[in-house]
Amino acid sequence: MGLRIFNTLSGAVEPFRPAEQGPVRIYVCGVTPYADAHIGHARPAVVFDVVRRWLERRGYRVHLVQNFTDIDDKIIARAAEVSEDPARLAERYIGRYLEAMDALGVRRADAYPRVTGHVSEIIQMVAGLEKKGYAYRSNGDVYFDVSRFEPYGRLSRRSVAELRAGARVEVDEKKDDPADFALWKAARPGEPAWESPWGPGRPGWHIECSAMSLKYCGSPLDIHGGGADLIFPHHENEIAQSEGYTGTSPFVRWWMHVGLVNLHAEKMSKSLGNVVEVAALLRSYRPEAIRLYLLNAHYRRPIDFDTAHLRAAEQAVERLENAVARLEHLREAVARGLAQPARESADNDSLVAGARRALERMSSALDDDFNTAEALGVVFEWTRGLNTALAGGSPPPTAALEAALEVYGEVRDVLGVLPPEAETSLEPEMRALVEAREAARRRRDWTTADRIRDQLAERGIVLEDTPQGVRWKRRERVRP
RNA sequence: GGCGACGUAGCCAAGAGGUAAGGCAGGGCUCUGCAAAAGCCCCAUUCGGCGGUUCGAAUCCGCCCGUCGCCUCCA
Repeated sequence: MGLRIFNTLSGAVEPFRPAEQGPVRIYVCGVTPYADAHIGHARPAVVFDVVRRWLERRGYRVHLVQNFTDIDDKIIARAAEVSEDPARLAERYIGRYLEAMDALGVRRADAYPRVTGHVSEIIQMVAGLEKKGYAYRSNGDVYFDVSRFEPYGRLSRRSVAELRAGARVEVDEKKDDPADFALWKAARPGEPAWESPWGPGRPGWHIECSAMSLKYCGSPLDIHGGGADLIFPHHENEIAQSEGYTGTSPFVRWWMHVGLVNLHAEKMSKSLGNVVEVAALLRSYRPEAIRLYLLNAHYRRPIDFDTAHLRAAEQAVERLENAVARLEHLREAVARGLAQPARESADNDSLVAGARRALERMSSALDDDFNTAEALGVVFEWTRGLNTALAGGSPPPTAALEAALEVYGEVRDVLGVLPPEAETSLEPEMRALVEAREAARRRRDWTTADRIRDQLAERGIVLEDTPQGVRWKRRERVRP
């Protein structure tokens, strides 16, 4: 079976088939850069990073676009607070966001369009909607008339009548109907503004994603994603605007929504003030552990943030790393003639077969709506079997060694829960200490050997004595 | 109030009709000059509760209890 993806619009997992022969076009709603990114922002970034990596591994070309909402009320407010130009403030936080995501091993998107760079496209779209009768003017604002778009509410499964009944919709006398939403907002004094057919103003929140996704991904685009909190109203409104404007449907083939990150069973968000920033987390935890924590649950499920989960993930990553280190150490021992690989045997054939099976099972897990949790389960299960097979300490035949390493290569390349490259180098000074300890051990000078071992430990180098000689690893993270 | 999701071991979590993956923690053991590190083994007769359908249910249906999200800016 091929790749299947859950579609919010249909509420079901559907076989994935891109619209055209070209690259798979993905548009992900990014952030409003007025503060530092928190773990709730990191989750969709990491999830869509895995989505694109898996699509590529499956042989698709991918065109990934993520926007920045670089002009809105909160940016203006924040800029006023710190007396900074709103555009500069936004650009500063965009830089910090990208830095944090880079650190998490999130590959860069192909484009990061900003609202402020696309005002003319937005104006054109609003004008088009007005011409087609989907929009109306009111005191310099322009609103989308929800009643004109019949399928309104399909994505979020609610009706316009329900929305009115909800009583949580703010009554605004500028709107014909409380469910209508702004396409263009008239400028207030002192705010950044652009000239438009409706006078000076700025884009409403939702229109940017319609305009930019249309420009960069065309219509229909294959996958449009974001956090689950964007389903309504943001994505619902995007559909109304985009389909109203182009006159074609669907605007998006697959809607993918990532579950929220809660803190103490409450949604994490800047407005609630209960955020855990990515940058702060990166000071205490390795990026691989943060990714593993995020990928250990299915992407649609809400997860809870807790440092205990990060500590557990940290241990889990280490288990994987140990297996890789063991394999690489054996490979090196063979290369340097310190050990003889075993001859081909039934046991080793089964090692090769086991590696192939692990790869296949990982693949079908990821094909099943990107079930990274199951894929990780497969990896750990395979790891235990591998460790048992390697328990004797003598290297398996080269083919088995390479097959085993290939599994971890996949874990590293697709899930990114292993460091990009094995840390195979040690500073010369440290290497000298390791060698000095080995010399001391050979002359059975345990006092000296133990002293050097302690010295190294203080510098974050932990030693393991194995039948093939000493092995070292770093252990320097602080765990609060 | 409306709409939706979820409730699986001490914690996290996969599984969605065929008899409970995986990780962390905990316990035991092996290796070792001693340690450390690492590895192996053990750890849910049971899936919020009560009914029902079925040869068979954690998986389907109904009711109940609980938690969370959306309905307003939000990833």
